[in-house]
Parts: sequence; structure tokens; C-alpha cells
Amino acid sequence: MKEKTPLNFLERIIEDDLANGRVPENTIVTRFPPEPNGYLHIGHIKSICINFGLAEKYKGRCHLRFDDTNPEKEEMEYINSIKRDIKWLGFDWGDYEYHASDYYLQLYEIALELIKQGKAYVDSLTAEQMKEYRGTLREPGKNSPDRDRSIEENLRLFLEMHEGKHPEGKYILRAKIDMSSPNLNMRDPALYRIKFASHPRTGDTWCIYPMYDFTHPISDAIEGITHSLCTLEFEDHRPAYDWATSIDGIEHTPHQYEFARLNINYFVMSKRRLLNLVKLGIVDGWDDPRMPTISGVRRRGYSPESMKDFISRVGVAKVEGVVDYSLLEFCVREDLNKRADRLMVVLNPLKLVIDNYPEDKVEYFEAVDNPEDQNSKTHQIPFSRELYIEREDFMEDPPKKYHRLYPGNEIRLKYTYYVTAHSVVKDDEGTIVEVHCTYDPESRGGSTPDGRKVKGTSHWVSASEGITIEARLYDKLFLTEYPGKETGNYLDDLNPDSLQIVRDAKAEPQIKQAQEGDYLQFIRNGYFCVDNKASSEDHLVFNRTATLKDSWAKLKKKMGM
RNA sequence: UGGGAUGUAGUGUAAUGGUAACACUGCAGAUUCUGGUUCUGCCUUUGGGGGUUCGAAUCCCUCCAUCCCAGCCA
Repeated sequence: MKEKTPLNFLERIIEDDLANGRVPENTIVTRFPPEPNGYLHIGHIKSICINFGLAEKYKGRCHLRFDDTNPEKEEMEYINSIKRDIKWLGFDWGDYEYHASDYYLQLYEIALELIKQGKAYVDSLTAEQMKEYRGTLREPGKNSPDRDRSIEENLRLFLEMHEGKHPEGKYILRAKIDMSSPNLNMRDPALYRIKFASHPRTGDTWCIYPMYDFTHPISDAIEGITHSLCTLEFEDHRPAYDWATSIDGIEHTPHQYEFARLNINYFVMSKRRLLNLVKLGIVDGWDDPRMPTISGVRRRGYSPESMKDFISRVGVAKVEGVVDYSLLEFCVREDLNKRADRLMVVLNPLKLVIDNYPEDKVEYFEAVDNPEDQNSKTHQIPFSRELYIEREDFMEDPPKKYHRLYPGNEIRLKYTYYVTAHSVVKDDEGTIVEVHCTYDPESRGGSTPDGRKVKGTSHWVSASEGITIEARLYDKLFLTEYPGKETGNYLDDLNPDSLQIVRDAKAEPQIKQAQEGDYLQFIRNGYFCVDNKASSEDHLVFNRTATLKDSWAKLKKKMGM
């Protein structure tokens, strides 16, 4: 059987290159090159899946390379989080861990050589002057007065830059390309700038640092990268990439290809804006379960498998688009439905008293952990005269199509008995505090000998045996599809109700078995996981990963309730 | 108005000169001890205009729209 899954444009390029012997040793080499200046987010998952995934598919390899050329923004904390996140996704770079900073010396020597060949010069223009000389989008730039500085002087000044003899901003090393190029990146791009900043890896060894357009292509060449895959905004940099990989003495020639970055509506996905949410204290940190960071979705309870499935469904192309948040939710639910163990937890408890059930009796009923799994284990649930049910599962005066509990109506308490409501007890304010009902002993196990049907089944928790837990209910962080589109400030579109904390949810005792990393479903309430930060043995805290689809809520809305 | 890219259902992605399709969303129904799951059906698509061709989403011309680029960020 030959399966004909359509190839995306990158796979076509690779298969074509492989077929035509354009790849050394017939082994493709890709790389994932994060800058360690923040936490990885869902957008990076796409890049990770593309780079590691392609290497896997074509039996090549994928390097992890930290693009650490700007010490002012980069930190060890980020390096560690990035590694952890990639591992969590299930990818392994093996021995191929690199840092652009590993190449600082080689880069420096190449720069020296460039100067000697008259292909680079030291410029003393200020940043503002450089901007003026650069020209505009439609007007060509002007040559810097320093462009014709002698090779000897360029060499001397660059050496002095390296030795720390000049302050930041005084000099800059530039490539001598073409100030009249219609591509601004080719108007003598900066190669090296002076920065008296301590680098997370090289410390104070260097006071000059190479720029991206110089470092990235050469790093790719050094590592033998064959396919350098990046996002669309680097298309304009490809000529600079090709310029750098054409420098004399550079033997290997990788090629750059660009794909569209991932956008999802109702999210912000730039490191700058995510960092801002953290700094302003709007969220609990980079790993807040509402954040689209990898550490955030992990804490939220999304599985790595569902994230990879999502990325594969999104596809790879060059069209800049926006994926629906609903697709992400679909992938999460589909995966969790198959793997989550079911438990009964009442989030908004209302006491239910079964008047004709013995006072001190406790019965145990067996429940399947996961009905989607043929080989699922089971566990026991205690049942007693006083229970909690969901407040939303009882109404004194129900609307049409409400088939839960109301006076005179019979429903099933999941796994156990049919009960019929009779009366309520209210407090001084008229709020129902107790519902009284009777049960039918004949219905034990959830069905009756006479075969009569009930329309509703409610989950429940024994009042005496249940355990109090905390549940954190999350909703979208932003109210609008494109945060900030209207006002220009994405903070204007924050959802004030993106986190609802329920402190007195009632759970069946089985909840004590829950471990960090378990995927759970609280029956009829959604998917949940243990919060890896806040939960402790005597104060269990759960995060709602996703709600269940709720067609009743939809119906209610349609009926104008 | 310089350069680089991109236009296929609401959204994302296929079809590479031969009957426009898949998934998500939405809608309707069936099943169900989760108003979940599962199952069935329905809705809606080639940016516009020319041309080449027996035949065009695909090739050509033209127009239009959208995105990216003027960091000593990546």
C-alpha cells in the first residue's frame, strides 16, 4: 500500500534536493535557532515541529542552536526553559547542541579577513547618522564618509574595538555591499557592534558582538546545515544570508527557505508582549496557564501529543494567516477524551438529601476510570444520604427542554440510583440551600426493572466522604480575536474574567490519587490537571485545561436565557 | 509612490492543464448512564478583468487587496 499524503512545499524542496544529489552525504541537516531572550511559545512549536520533524522524516538531523548574539537580552534562565520545553515536546537534539557564541572566534577571524579583502569597514557614523545615510524605502542611501577608509586603518580600529579601547557606539564594523540597493538589508549592513555587556556564556571575554545577518548564515555553514528554515519576515534577509555564505573560505553552502509563522486568534504571540504581561503582573508568570507559552500550556494540562497534532493540522505554507483558536481546543479535547481518567467533582455544590435513604449507610459503587479505554481500570465511589450536586443541575421552575432535577422530576445519579425531587429549603434571602428527594431502591445500578427512562444524569459527591479542593477555571486571556486591533493597545482587550477560582469544590475521594502530569476529566465539567505550582497534599489545586463542549449552554443562549 | 512576498468555503490546508477537496467551525438529526463521545446529513470556496487552450485554481497579461523591510534586535 502506498499512502499519498500530500507534501508541503518544504518537503517538496527536500525530496527534490535529495533526488538530485544536492545534499552532502544525502543527509539533510536542519536547526532550531531560538534566541534565549524569553520563553518559547506555541509559534515556536511550529518551527520546532518543522525542523525536528523534517529531520526525523528524512533521516537527517536537527541541531539545537542558541542564537545568542545579544547579551543585553539573553539569560541562562531562558536557555534552560527552552531545553526543557523542547524535551517536553518529545524531540531530542542528541549531541547537537550549539551556541552562536561558540563561533565568536571564528566569526571574528572571518571579519578580519573581510577587512583585509576590503569587503568590510569601520564606520564612525552615529546611529542617527547611519539612519540618515541609509536612505528610505524608495530613495537610495549615501555612502558613509568612512567607506573608503584604508584597510590598514580599518584593521587597526577593529582591533581596538576588540580590545575595548572605544566606547559603545563610537565605531561599528559594516559590510561594504551597496548603499543604493533597493533591499535595505544590503545597504552596508552592520557586522559588529561594541557592547560592554556580560554574556551568559562567554562572560566578559568579548566587548564586540556580531550581528544576526553575519552570525546566522555562518553558523549554519559551520554546522553543515542544508536547509535553513525560518519565518517569512526573513525573506528580505536572504540576499544577506547568501552574501555571508559566499565569503571566501566558507565551504558549505546552506540555503534559506521561509514559511509563514503561526498566528492564532484571541492570542498575542510576540515575546515582547508576553514579557510585558509577565512584567505587569497581569499573569502569574511565563507559565501562567493562560499564556500561550509552552510552559503555560504544559501547566494548563495540554499534552505534547495534542500540540503536535495541532501543528500538523495547521500545515506549512507561505500564506500569512490566522488559525482559529477552536482548532487548538479541538485537538486538546480529542486527545484528552481518549486518555483522561474520569472523576466526579462538583464545582458549585448544592446539598441534596435523600429522605428515604438510611442515615448512616455508606454504599460503594464501581466506576470505570476511562470509558474510552477498553482496558480501563475501575475505582470505588462512596454514596450516602447527603450528597452534593451541581447547583445548575436543579431548578425550582425550569424552562422547556431542561431535563435535570426539578420538583417532581426523576433523574439518575450517575452509577447509582434514580431520584425524584420533592421540596427545597431556602435561607432568609430565598436562596435554595437544600433539595430533598427520594430514591427508588429498584433503580440500583442506574436502571430499573420496568425499563423506564430518565432524561438526565447528574454527577454527585457524598457530603460526608467528599473532599474539598480548589479548582481554577480559565478562559481566554483576551476578549477579541485580534487583541489591540481597535484601540492599538492589546491590554485594552484583556478578559477580566479569564481566571475564576473555586475554593470549595467537592470531589470524590479518588481525587487524592491524582499526580502531577495526570490528565483528568471531571465528568460534565471539563478536563483538569494538578497545578504543578500551587497544589500540595493538604490543599489540592486543579487547573481546568478545557471545558467540554456544551450544547446545553448553546441551547440556553438560543432560547435567550 | 522602492523592494520582497501572498491571494482556494468563516478559518487552515490540498488539488501542479482534465469532475475543486479534506479538517476545524456553524447548522440539522440519530445514539448515549457525561446535554461529553460516536454516527449521519447540510451550508459555503478558486480576489477582479482580459488572454492562451478542446479544457485553467494551475500558463500569460493587467488591475486590486493584504503582509514584511528604513535596529548598532533576532
